[in-house]
Amino acid sequence: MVTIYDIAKKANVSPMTVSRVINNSSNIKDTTRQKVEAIIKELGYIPNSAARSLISKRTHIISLLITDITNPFFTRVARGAEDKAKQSGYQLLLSNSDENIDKETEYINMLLSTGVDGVLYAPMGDESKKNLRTLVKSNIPFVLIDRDIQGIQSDIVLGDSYEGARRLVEHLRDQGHKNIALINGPSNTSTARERQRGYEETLRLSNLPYKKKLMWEIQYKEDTADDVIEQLLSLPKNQRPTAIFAGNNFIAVNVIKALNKKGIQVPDDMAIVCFDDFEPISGFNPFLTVAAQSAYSYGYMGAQFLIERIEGTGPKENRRIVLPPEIIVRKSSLGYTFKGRK
Amino acid sequence: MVTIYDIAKKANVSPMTVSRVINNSSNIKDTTRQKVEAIIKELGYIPNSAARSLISKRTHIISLLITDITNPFFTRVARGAEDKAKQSGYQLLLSNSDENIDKETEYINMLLSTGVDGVLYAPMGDESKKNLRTLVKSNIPFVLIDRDIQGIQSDIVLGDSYEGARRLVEHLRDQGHKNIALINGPSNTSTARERQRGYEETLRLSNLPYKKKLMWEIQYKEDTADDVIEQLLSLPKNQRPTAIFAGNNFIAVNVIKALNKKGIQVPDDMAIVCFDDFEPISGFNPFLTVAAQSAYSYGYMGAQFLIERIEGTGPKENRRIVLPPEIIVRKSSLGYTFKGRK
DNA sequence: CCTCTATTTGATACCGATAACAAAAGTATA
DNA sequence: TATACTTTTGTTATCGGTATCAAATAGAGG
Repeated sequence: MVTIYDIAKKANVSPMTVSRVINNSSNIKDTTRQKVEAIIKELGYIPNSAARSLISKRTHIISLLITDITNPFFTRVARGAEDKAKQSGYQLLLSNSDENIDKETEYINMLLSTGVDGVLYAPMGDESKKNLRTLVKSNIPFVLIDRDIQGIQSDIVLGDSYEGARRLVEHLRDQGHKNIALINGPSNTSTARERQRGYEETLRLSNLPYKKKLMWEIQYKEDTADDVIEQLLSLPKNQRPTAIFAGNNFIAVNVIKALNKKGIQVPDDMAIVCFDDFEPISGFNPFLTVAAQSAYSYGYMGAQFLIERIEGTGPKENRRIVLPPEIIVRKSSLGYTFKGRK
Repeated sequence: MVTIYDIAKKANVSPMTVSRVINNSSNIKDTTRQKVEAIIKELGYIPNSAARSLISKRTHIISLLITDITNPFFTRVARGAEDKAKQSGYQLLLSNSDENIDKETEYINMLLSTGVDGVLYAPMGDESKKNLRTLVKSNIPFVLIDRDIQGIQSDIVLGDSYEGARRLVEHLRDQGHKNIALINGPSNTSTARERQRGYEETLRLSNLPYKKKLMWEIQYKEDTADDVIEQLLSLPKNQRPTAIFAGNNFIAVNVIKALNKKGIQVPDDMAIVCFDDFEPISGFNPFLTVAAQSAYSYGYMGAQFLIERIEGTGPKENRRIVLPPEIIVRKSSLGYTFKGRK
């Protein structure tokens, strides 16, 4: 490994002078600079980040802690974050908590040890608060994305889950649906709570009764909806839902799979809407009606805020960006066959 | 920040003793160990990786250098790599080259500076060779995934592009197609070359003539297929393709979009097959016939090989894993309406 | 109780860079 | 040419750990 000492010896200067050349410091004679730079190039010298970090307390690495990169929503968050990080000279460390608090905690500890400069953090749920406290105690800047945590002060970028839910449910109502079920994510996430609030509010304002039996909660990822569907289908016919609002894209998929197993077709026998789109193929074979969130922006803006915190630029007060979802109406909510109609 | 010196002072021992406790070194008196461990816990000490790396020359970070995390194929590669890395106590740094050699080179330089322990590398194409040489010169272990580079010795995990192509084209042939077009990725990638070889070979063995006018090349990502489709559709009717083999999933999507713009419907007016599936929603609304590759395994096995190289375990000779693709037949290649048939 | 060996602990140097200060060289002015 | 000031370069200490060797302590055997 080539060090500044090797360069220094060959150039007949002190290591300090080499360091100055590398860092474009002031007051270097032009001839010296050129001589040193030539040798740096010749030997292919690359600064050792460990040594630098030891002094500067900075690694130029930020961590992206999400629940699962496999969810197209987070894939795009990651892409946005990486783009911004690169632009600003940072690198991105990837961690998947899998909506699991223990795994999340493990990662937090790894990150602290690695000495990342900051964390872009999509918490798995309210339990994440203890991990956030750890970050606060360690004085590591972080920015929340997608999910809010009560009682934690920070920059945050998220979507308007309430508004999105309202508009999705209104859309179903406008299609003539009366019994609309909610199959939501876990209520220990702010997104699920807000979506439920939007759902309930819309039903209330529309004078549609909402019934506990139509409201269910499963995991946002890798969960089966079989039991829930079983329950919903066993309701007496006049209470049985004709439409389902799924908490996110994965839930929607699992719901559809469960329905298909029962011989129920979407959208003919059941309408479906959900949060989060399925990029990149959502558009070409349009199927799911969704409240699409600009995931890339979450990542990009989140990374930007984070880097501003790290570098001490940007405002003192915390920023809270709430991005509006875009409702995209597709087949899954349009083809339902009402009895007596059509 | 808490250091071993703080611990040492409070425990009335030397820093060296603290270091020994942290590293479970031999020959520590039990009472001493307990005393020190208690204080470590009390002060919430976390070892500083920069200081450790400076001595050990190891960061426990591996880099995943791919072309685009947004492609579901690489999303799953990333997930596999991250899982294995975590298991082995490593963290994963994410970089997207966007199939661009300059960006790739930039990342390589960042990685060298960061001092990653190894690189899991999906090269953008043959130009990547110079970057691989840089890694070799710097003595940084790497494992290739998905794409092979002539003249580079390394472990590699990839798919059988030739075989996959053969079977996809055979499937189209068996459906009665005679004029089958190839819209491939760039021929400076090993995957594109192998897929083309499989395509040509199958046509030859099937006594189907292959014509240069049916063979095209565009980018694997974010490219438009409009021009190519324009050309293909303007062929005289007896030469015009009734089926298209797309080099990968993104190309397939862009092809379908271009066709739709021209009022051509898939699969009725044109059959489509391609490489790489669109997880996670490929299954529930089955559409594209694909040669699916076990992307998760690429990442998982690649990371495993890489870590074995880093740690000096595993065999001396290079490993070459060629994973067979799985052909999944769906609507996109089944509904074509032949004149006079059906 | 003393000697000899084994175990446990400590002192020092170093990894590669940079901050802070000191010294040397260069320039301007009288 | 001597003096004062500026520019450029060098010396030393330090970041937080660990390798290496030396010192201290404990344990065994006579």
